[in-house]
Amino acid sequence: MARVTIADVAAKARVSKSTVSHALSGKRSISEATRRRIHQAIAELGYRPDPVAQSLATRTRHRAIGFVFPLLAPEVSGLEVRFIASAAQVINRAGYAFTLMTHLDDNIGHLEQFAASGLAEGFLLMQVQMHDERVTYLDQCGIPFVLIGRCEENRGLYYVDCHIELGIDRCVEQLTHFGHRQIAFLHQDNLAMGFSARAIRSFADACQHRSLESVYEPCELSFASGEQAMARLLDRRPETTAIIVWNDNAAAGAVEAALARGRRIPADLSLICFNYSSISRLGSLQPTVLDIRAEDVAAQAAHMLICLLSGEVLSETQVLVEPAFIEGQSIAPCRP
Amino acid sequence: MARVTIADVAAKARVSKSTVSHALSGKRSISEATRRRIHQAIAELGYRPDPVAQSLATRTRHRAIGFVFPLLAPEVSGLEVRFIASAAQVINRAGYAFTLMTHLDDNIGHLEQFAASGLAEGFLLMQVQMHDERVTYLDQCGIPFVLIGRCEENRGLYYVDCHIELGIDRCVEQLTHFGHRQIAFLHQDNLAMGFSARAIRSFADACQHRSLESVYEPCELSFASGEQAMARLLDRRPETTAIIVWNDNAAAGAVEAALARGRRIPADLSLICFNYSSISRLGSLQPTVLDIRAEDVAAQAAHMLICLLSGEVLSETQVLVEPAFIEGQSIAPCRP
DNA sequence: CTGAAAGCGCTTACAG
DNA sequence: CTGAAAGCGCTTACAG
Repeated sequence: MARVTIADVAAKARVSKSTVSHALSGKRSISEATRRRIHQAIAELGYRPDPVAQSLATRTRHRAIGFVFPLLAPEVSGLEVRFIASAAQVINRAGYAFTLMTHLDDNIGHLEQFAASGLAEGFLLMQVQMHDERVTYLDQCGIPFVLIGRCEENRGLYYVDCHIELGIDRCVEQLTHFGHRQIAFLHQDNLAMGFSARAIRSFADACQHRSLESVYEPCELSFASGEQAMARLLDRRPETTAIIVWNDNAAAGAVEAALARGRRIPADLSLICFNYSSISRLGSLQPTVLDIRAEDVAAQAAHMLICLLSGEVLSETQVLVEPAFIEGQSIAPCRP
Repeated sequence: MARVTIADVAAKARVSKSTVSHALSGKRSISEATRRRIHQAIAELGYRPDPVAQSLATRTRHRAIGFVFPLLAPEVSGLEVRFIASAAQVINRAGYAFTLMTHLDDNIGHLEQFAASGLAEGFLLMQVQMHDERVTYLDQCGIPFVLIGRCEENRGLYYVDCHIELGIDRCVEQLTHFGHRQIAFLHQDNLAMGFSARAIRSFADACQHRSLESVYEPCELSFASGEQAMARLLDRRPETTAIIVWNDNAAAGAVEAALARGRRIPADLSLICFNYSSISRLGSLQPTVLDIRAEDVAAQAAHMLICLLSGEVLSETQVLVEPAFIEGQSIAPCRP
């Protein structure tokens, strides 16, 4: 069953194609009788105009932006939605479609296929790696894209990222201000990932700058991992008085493990959490949070790409959004 | 600056359009010299083939599925991602693009515009209302769609939904089995929404069936609302020994309010939570959860739509997925 | 009020 | 190895 075209309708209604077209668009007046015959024919044939042909003829392209989101972790959290929803809104409001590409592997094939189809005019990239294949690929295709994150080398790239260096420093500053000298970082252990790598480096810098030892404990993003990491840390470094934890799930686990070992929070142990999805407390505690401002980051990246696509001049091509330090109840002065 | 076309390239390289086309597709052999001239011209002009024209000429349509997701609540949770990520994966694997339409209002204009553009061959609808404009609209356009949810009247519709009736009954059954007779429901108060309306109705049925009084307390989906709702409930109905709470955020708040009034969980108060995003505990408690199986629901809906689009025969057009009751630590036998 | 024709930017038999 | 031409399914001046 071949596609039914405007020609079929025209033939059946015994009019010309132009008349059918105008009957549909209403761009010129049509006699009542003709209109009826046309609509009858359309109904009988089940005709629906081909949008591809329409857009070719009218030279209007329906614009779409691709959002490339590899699902690296098996479990997604509320944090991801903050990025997605924010970017999607900016993009939809600007009259673009928002096309989400999710996949479990980091295979670049999906992107190549999609980019080649031309369905998206530009891309937003999440989970940016220090050395990211996607960047190389899109660059050589000449397809516009903006990173939500940063690579190792960013010359000529467009990005919006969280200024995690500043954020981590702010956390360490706050903790040392409270007298803590034994601070540990329960971090995601993925040096290939730009965000991870920078966070880890920032913590080292922030500690060194204050002549503190930087203690690390790698940690997955789940409750159970946070629990285990905290247990390991307290075995290894019982002198620890403050921790910075990668995300809310892990933080909840860490709190649990700390309590199980008789450490009260914040009396015995201060805790700052980042990558917070803002949907839960830590038990009865309002946690002290370093908010990475996912909405701002995503919205700005989307906006930058839209400007890029419409040929507007960009005042900035590389933007760092300073994370927000949100006061809570999970840190306190260090007890002597 | 008009679009640079294949004709421009052909002229510049002093060959015909067919040769340029073949140089690009590699579908026939081309002399090295010609190829070089063509690629040079392409590079100089910055030519990129128009995918719209390509797809018209080749009669291949790039297939996309639209995911219509009104953001009714200002804050999104991890639950949403479970639907989105799951549907996106099924859709991407089937070779379709996944187009996410998010908007804050429930204006049907976005959908109309997008549907008319023909960019999506079919739609998946979230946040289904009892009487849903989108259904009426897509129906009369003849555009295939599958509901993730149900309307009031579902004749002729395709849907996959959580069998919330069974789920709520299971919760009440479990609680009465533990001897509870004073059960309250902290629920989202939105009767227009199919899921809400059915959940509320199911609770009434489940209670009536067991000659229990059904107590309701409306509640938004945030921590603060859960806290307030719980406080109101305990004022109004101090005899309550068990609650079912709409989502994890509200549950966390409810726990907080209960503890603040000296009710231990589960010793003094049993709690079952549904719409759980599976990313947090309730403080130190592993909550007892009615899991709505978002991933299964979304994946099945996506699969159904794909079958629909490819003209496959569907064994079922209306599917209810039974929620999973996950044992936890937040319910206990009722104390005399 | 209506039709014949050109054109959107490609691809692909058909010839040579 | 290469070109001229037809065609994909529409829209839209141009005529009448």
